[in-house]
Amino acid sequence: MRIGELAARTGVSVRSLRYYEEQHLLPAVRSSGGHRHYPEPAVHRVALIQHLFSAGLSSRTIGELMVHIDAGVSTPEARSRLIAERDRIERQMTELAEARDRLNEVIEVSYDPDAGCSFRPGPA
Amino acid sequence: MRIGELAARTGVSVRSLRYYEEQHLLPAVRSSGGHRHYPEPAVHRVALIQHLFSAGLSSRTIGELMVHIDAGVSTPEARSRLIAERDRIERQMTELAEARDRLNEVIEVSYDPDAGCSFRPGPA
DNA sequence: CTTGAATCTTCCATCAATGTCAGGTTCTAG
DNA sequence: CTAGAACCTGACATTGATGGAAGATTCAAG
Repeated sequence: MRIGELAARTGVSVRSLRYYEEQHLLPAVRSSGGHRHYPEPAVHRVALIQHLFSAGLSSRTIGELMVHIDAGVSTPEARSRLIAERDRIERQMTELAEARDRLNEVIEVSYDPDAGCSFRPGPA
Repeated sequence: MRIGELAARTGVSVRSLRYYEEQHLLPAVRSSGGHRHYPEPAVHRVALIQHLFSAGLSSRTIGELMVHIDAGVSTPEARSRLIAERDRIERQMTELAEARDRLNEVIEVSYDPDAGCSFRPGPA
């Protein structure tokens, strides 16, 4: 399929798809005239890329993972790279949970104005 | 305390602390000569700011939350703002979990090369 | 063929947090 | 008082994903 259709089907802008190619995340075959053509599985691949992007991975990191994935992830090095990245994501989740808890503290205190503490300068 | 000490105690760069002030996240009182001075609770406040930053909140958003927090978060609007932000964080956590699961799929497949599928072009 | 839609490439712009450098001022220990 | 450390402001650079415009070319449908 062509880039416009892929964009429509994935919800990713044409601009971004070209960027993904530039970053070696998403190869495309070219027509004689130079237009990009994608195989059906590209839809799935873009979805994966998007997931990794929204998990905060950089295009560089995603590119490295993709190399491993495309190669079949057979080597122990590749596997440990993937595992490392997964662990990084889990650490990030912990971080988020922390932030959420902090916000919850603030929210709960807001129901009980007498409970002081906190970071605010305050008159005391 | 002065900015250098606050930086040392929080692990945040002096540059960033100045930026936080500029963004109205972290007020400072000024000495007659113009040097910033921070009260003890600033340490805690910086920690909170850092948590929110690493949760992906923008300085703009953090600033808005801080206003509510400093005001005592009494109004329903303030509370719903905080709750909305907490929910956004939880959605982000879901996103991360999704990405982690995707990676885990890839990792598991890597132990069992015959299990095909996936996004890679492949000779088939 | 012709024509209009889709694509191509190449730039330049943006946003946000932070780094860094320069040149000047303040603070503090001796 | 004085030297040197710490601080001040202001400016510019950076990184990364994306947006957007311009001008040329290709594709597909009639």
